[in-house]
Amino acid sequence: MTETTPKKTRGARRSEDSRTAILKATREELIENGWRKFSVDRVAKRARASKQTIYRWWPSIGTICVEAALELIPEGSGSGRDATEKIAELIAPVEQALRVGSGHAVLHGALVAACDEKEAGDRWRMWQREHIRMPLRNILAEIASKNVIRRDFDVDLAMDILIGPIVHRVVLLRAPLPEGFSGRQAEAMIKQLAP
Amino acid sequence: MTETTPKKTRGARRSEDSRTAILKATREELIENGWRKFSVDRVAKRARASKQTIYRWWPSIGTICVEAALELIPEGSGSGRDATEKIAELIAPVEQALRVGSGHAVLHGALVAACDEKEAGDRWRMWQREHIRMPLRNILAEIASKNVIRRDFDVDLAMDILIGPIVHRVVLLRAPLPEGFSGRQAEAMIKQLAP
Amino acid sequence: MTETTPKKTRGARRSEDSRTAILKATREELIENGWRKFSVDRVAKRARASKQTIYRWWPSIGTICVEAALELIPEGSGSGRDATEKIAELIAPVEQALRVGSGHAVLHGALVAACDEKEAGDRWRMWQREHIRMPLRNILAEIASKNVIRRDFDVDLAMDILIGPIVHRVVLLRAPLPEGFSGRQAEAMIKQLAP
Amino acid sequence: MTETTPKKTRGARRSEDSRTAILKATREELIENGWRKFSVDRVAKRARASKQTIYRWWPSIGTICVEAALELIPEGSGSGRDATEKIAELIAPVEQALRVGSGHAVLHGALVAACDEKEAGDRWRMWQREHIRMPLRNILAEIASKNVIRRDFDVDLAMDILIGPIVHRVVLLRAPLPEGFSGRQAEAMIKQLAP
DNA sequence: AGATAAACGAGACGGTACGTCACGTCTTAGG
DNA sequence: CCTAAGACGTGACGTACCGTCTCGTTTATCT
Repeated sequence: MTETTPKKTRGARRSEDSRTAILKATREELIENGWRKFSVDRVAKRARASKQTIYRWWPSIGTICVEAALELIPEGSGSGRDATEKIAELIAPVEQALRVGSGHAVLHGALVAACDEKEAGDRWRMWQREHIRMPLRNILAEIASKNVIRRDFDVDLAMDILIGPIVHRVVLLRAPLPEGFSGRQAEAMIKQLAP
Repeated sequence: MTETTPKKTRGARRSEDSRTAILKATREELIENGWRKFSVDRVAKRARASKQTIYRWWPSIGTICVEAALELIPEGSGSGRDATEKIAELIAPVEQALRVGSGHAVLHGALVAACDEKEAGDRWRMWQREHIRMPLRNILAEIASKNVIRRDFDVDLAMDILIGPIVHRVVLLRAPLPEGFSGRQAEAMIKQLAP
Repeated sequence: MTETTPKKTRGARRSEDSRTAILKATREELIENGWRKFSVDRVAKRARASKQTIYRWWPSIGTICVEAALELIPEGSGSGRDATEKIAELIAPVEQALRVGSGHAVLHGALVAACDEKEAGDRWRMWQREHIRMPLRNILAEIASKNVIRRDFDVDLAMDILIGPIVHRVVLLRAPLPEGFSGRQAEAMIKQLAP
Repeated sequence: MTETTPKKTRGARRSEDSRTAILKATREELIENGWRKFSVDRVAKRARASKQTIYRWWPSIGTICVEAALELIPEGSGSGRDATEKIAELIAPVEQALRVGSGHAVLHGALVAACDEKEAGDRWRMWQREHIRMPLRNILAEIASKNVIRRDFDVDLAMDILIGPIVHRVVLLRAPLPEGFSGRQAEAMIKQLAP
């Protein structure tokens, strides 16, 4: 959920049906029209929801798109045995979501929204910090404690290297990811660490 | 120019003044409003041009943005002595444009446009093919003729690795590139090539 | 009102303020620019209304003009003692509206609109049928029941004779009506009836 | 012709082909689109003429319409034996033009133009003065010299009575003239003259 | 049970922008 | 010098959305 639930004593509660229908309609809208021609009016119509309901619960249009896309990304398995596997697992869920059904179209639209709109970007970066940056920092720290590591290497640079190629392929080129992309990216990352 | 000039014998010629003013106004608009709130009406007003003139000569709005941004990217120097330097030089002009004045804002907007709109993307990819992909292929071929190189390594993957991180930083994170980015990316690329 | 109010239970109601402001702005626009240079944009701006609101409630632009003009025509008094007076009273309200303030300019514009645009014409003819043709038919029937009357004389011909001269003067010549026009027209009509 | 031919000694003369084609295209345009949607661009295209040529030789758009319509009105026969017949003959050519082919549509459009646009109106009134008002005044003078005539009866009022009904039928109602209209109008006129 | 309050669907509203069309002017090449 | 072709600035068209607001209905808690 986007908003912190306000303490209230009376009145109807937020409708879960509406929330679900709106996010579903958002995905359909992204598939059919992309970010450029995205229309709140159409989403409301499609979800049989009032526009008021949309504006009440989400801070911006792009945020809805990001949120709708994030629902497609599964939880990571966390079963990696070495550093390379652990890193690969960080982006594997994204790769997986991209390959299922219309996942590519939805994620494309949502990521463009995140690029275009400040608040949607914030929402995406929040997720990325929690699901990628934080675990990645732990993994890198662990490596650093055992091996020698380049000094000019920080987590943000690592993220650029890890995620950048995906964004380039999916968002800028609108092309599918080649097989075994996340594995290869993880290996590349490890290679970079040597001083 | 976007359109191939049709052979004609009569009638007024395309106004170079208009073209220049429109591209300039486009950059200003991208700086002030970004892609999301980009307005053709405002561009026309600012450029003292007619909307018709804009629609006559450009196939889509995003294309104008890409074209306006490309004017900011200088020609490469082509003075690289080894492979690493040559690769670095491919993205150096982009890095340079990003650092000058409002280059970051303009390129951000234009790249979001390229992500969002098919035709704008085509325009960008055309430039990218000519100025990055083609030279990069030559450099890689040269390396391959001397050294052993990974088999699962093609030009498109190389582009993902080379450009992806920039796109991630600039477009998705809206953050500036760290110092010496292109040099480091080139080194990374070379490292990846070893089997 | 133009549209029959649809039965609805939910949603905001039509704004009477907007409707009034739009009709007022329409009259001002007709006075300043006439039908030829009539601009919906300007009317909307002047009325502080959205163009959508205009297009939502009126089927065409000309219709607004006719409706705005009809508001200037007062109700007939209905105090005529003989046939001639009764007939004169039918067109007297129009004559009256033409003489008050900018009534001439407004009616000129609206009638040109009615001539030019099918739907505006329908709106005008609807009013004319109710306020002139119908009462006129009753008056003629009454005369016919007492006197002998020409056979080749129908209501529509009577309307041509009654209204045509006004239209010619006001709309085609853009000239004011001479004094006592409606009275004289009524007398003329009565004279025509004799076989 | 609208403009007085300028005295010129050198260079090309006005092209009669262009003039004819433009007036023909104007009639077609009036038939298909009426005055409201009349377009100079389309006329130029249809006539394979340059817009410049149109604007050079006609003072306004409406004027072209009036001129194009006037070409459809034949010369009067001038064979009337008594006053009634002579008056009928004044409007007979108009009635005749209205009945031939698309004459009704063309005259409708042109007359609306004359109502709507000052200069087009002037062009029409010039024709009307020469072909109707002037002869009518002579006829009325002749009657007055033989018979007693109403004092409050001037030529302009006579024109209202003579032409008004036609305008009402054709322009405002968009309806065809009933059979024998001009004859009946002439009789009506004569009846009115008695004091 | 009734009052109170929040959320909801529907949809009208003032705005802003869209992409197109037309006007009237200007520029170029050809006759 | 006239003409066809056509680009140009201006401005209006009719449509689509945005984000806000106003309705009446429904749902939940509090008195």
